[in-house]
Amino acid sequence: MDRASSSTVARLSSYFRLLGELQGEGVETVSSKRLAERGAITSAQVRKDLSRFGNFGRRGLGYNVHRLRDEIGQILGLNRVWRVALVGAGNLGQALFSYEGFAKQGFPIEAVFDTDARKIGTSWKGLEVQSFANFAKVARKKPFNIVILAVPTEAAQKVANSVIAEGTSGILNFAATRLDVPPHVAVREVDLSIAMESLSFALSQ
Amino acid sequence: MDRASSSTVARLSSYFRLLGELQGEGVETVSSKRLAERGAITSAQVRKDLSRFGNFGRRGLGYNVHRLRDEIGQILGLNRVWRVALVGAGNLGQALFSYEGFAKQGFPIEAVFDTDARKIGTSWKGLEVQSFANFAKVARKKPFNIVILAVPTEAAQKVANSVIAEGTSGILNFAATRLDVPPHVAVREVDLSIAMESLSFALSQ
DNA sequence: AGATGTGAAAGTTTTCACAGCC
DNA sequence: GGCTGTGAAAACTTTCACATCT
Repeated sequence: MDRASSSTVARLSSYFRLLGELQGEGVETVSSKRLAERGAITSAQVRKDLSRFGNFGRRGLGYNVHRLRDEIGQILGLNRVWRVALVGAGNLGQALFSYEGFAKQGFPIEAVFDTDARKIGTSWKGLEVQSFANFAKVARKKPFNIVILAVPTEAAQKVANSVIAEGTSGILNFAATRLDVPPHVAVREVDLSIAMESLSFALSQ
Repeated sequence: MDRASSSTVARLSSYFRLLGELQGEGVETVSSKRLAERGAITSAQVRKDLSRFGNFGRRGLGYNVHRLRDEIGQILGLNRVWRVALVGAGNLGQALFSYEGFAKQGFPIEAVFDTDARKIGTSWKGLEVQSFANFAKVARKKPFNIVILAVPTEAAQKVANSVIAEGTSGILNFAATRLDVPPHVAVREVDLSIAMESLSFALSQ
């Protein structure tokens, strides 16, 4: 199977969420048409996305909600636990930590690191902010698969290099800079500047 | 000119940022090659992106940093002030407010709204959190061009409808749901679930 | 009849490659 | 020689449309 495009993966995420809702409502079967409605895409798109990974549906009937959700969970790697650390305890980091979305989604933040002496040692919901100097020691025991980077732009690349050296291979980057990483490392940028400027652009048209 | 794709606009944002840095370093001229390096794209891509909006370069020489930055600023609509409101004063909203990126970038948050009585009336850096019931009244004096939506998923569509009715035509949506909006309204989703799951997917491969 | 799975077609985005200007 | 601007080619993504199965 050749590599799935990032749009395909983003849509799988949406299907996964919608399937969870349907499951909660007790719906047992769903058609590609129904799955498509919510995301403003075509049913053919849904079927193409899914058929890339297997034949999950039944002709004439549709997809079994429970089974399809499980399959997509498998595909997205949500069946295992990922160790997640947050680096950067500034405003944004604090926000991301107190925002409970990550934990709810199954990615609880297990450790928080910063270099600012005023933050180190403070306790966040029972979790102590540690010196980033400790990162290697902690990670050596059990590497962090994913690091959420909420450090200033200038520091981002250096921090990324360090965490990658300690076994991290996924980075969620909130710094407004493109990280240069080895090929085995996956980076997803959350660039609020780009989002805001693209709104500004749209409003100017 | 036909509509620029969202990837083109995202790249313009990146060029704009890089040009700002170069300007700070006193660099006067830049080639498409140099502009491309940072974003890990090709120089042809840079030239295509720019040439869609005009002939800003000089053959044999490159682009004037100052002029190009101005031009891109114009294109992105950064030459005017946009009125921005934040709706949702929960963890994420608070985080977004204290994160100073928006203000630095020229999109200062002018008002904060929530429906939670415990939050209404509290003061954030001298700005009082208002009842969302006031939104219409405040917006009628001077509409908010852009609303940052940091409300729970269930509330997102309803709030979006209200702010659109009061003249907002740009929404930065942090809720994990696709908003249904009229065609003149631009929405940008910041979906942290998708970002995280796409990392999980990449790590599973 | 109803809905999937999928080749083929259409549409979109990126890259190539080179004429044209400095 | 160096670098832009741009048509043409290549690559990629989405949609169509229909054979196939329940």
